[in-house]
Amino acid sequence: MSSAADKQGTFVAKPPRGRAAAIGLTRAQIVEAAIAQIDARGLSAFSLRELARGLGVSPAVIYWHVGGSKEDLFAAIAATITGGLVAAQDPNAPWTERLSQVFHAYRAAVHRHPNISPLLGAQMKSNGNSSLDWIETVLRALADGGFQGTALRDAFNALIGGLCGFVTMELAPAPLSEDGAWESRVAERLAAVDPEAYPLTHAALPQLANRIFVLRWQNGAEVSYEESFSALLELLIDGLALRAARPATIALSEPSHG
Amino acid sequence: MSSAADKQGTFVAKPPRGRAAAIGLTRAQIVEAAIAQIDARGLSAFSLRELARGLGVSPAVIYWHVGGSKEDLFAAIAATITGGLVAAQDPNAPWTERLSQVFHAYRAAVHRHPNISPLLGAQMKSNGNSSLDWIETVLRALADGGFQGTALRDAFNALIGGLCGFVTMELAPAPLSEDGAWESRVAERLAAVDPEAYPLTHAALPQLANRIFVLRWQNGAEVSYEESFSALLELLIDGLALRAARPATIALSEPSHG
DNA sequence: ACCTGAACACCGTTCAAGT
DNA sequence: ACCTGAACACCGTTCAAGT
Repeated sequence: MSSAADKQGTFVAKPPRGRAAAIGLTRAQIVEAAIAQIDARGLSAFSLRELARGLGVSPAVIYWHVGGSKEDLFAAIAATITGGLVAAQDPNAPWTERLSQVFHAYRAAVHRHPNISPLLGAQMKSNGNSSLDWIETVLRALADGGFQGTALRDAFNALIGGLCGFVTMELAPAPLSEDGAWESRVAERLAAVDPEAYPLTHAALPQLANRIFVLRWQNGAEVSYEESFSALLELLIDGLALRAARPATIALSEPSHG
Repeated sequence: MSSAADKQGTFVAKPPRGRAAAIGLTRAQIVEAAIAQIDARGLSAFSLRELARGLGVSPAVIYWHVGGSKEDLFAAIAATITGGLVAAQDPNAPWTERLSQVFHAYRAAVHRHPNISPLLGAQMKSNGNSSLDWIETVLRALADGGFQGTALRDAFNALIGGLCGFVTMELAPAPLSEDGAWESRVAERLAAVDPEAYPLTHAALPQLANRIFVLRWQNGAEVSYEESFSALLELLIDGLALRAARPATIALSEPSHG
């Protein structure tokens, strides 16, 4: 019961009150713990009760700190992951370069927590919570490229949808399996592709099995899709730069890149 | 015990046996019913027990017909959705045109069942089950464009990841809300964007609010992203055609398009 | 072969009650 | 203000048992 005795000399930021029921749990701590659990055990194994258990706390405290629902926690997690995206950003680089930096940074951030990826790609409540900073950065770059109105809208959507969507597919989780039963079944299915019916698929498999979408049993956390992502990014940025150089299609503007 | 008696003269495909316990349920019927329920009530509200209830049947029969888990049912659903994608395909069109047709067909198929979309974009067990026909079609088109080896891999991944990923983001579900509480909160948040800190975002909002990713409260089932998708598709195909015309970057080949 | 019923070990969420 | 404990209405999955 000497709970108040050992409080002298603390330089900790937020010391628990002392002897009361209060543990001193923070919203940020809860989000952090949730990310750690999802990193460790995957999104499908995650539950609020397990989170509470890990924190040594009643399930109800999650609701008290975070808000009304599991979706709210997910939104907070997503916002944390995509938080500091614009930090390493060079505002003086040409707009094409800035776009490249932003989206490489996005991919790197998601790859630091690959199991979180479905929240960002496939849930509006999560991906809608992204910080405005990096939206502004993308819009600024495209505006500098001369895009406006519906051309700006389509360029923005093509970039976000294409590139964030790529990362979502890249990191799509495999089923949890204990043994590698599912993995080997996929491998077998690919080995058994009929060369008559699917000649090109059959011919491509030796090089491309488990290296291209759909025909794989591991995701982007285990097999690198870096070069494919860079290819996509380059296709998009080059294409946009090309269109920026032809003002007819994107209304009036002075393109800063050609 | 008159199980063999009532079998004469039936022109019905699979008539229920008579009075026995057998209902005559089919795997295909179960998948169909599941799709109908997800269409009607959304993926997050879907459960195997609710499905069984809708079929007037014990939960265990789902397992008997479909396989070991909910994920298996999802895989079957995904395979059904992406089933007949290559039907309306013109094999004599130039490769760029064939690609355009295939991916427009993909998007149209998913839009027929928008609530299923997360299964295709964000789960390997589901999107790995796609029919080989449309993979072959994409590979064939790219091969006709002169791509092979790692260039073929990157072109394939850029297309599938970018375009299927776009559709996944486009159709990312909003939180279920009864009242439009969430929707109006997003709208308010956008209306309150600081013009000093985010000048371009602020300036763009009147035209682009709810029309671009991240800054929206409705998804692609309610607001059209058709033009943005077409823009993305055109950027990709034009870029690939350009690279096909420069054989240096894609190994030896004779490009059929310039 | 196909289906039922009950059981097990979980969930998310709410709410009165404690300090 | 912050936390506990118990309760409610669900889940997915398994399994013996029926016909």
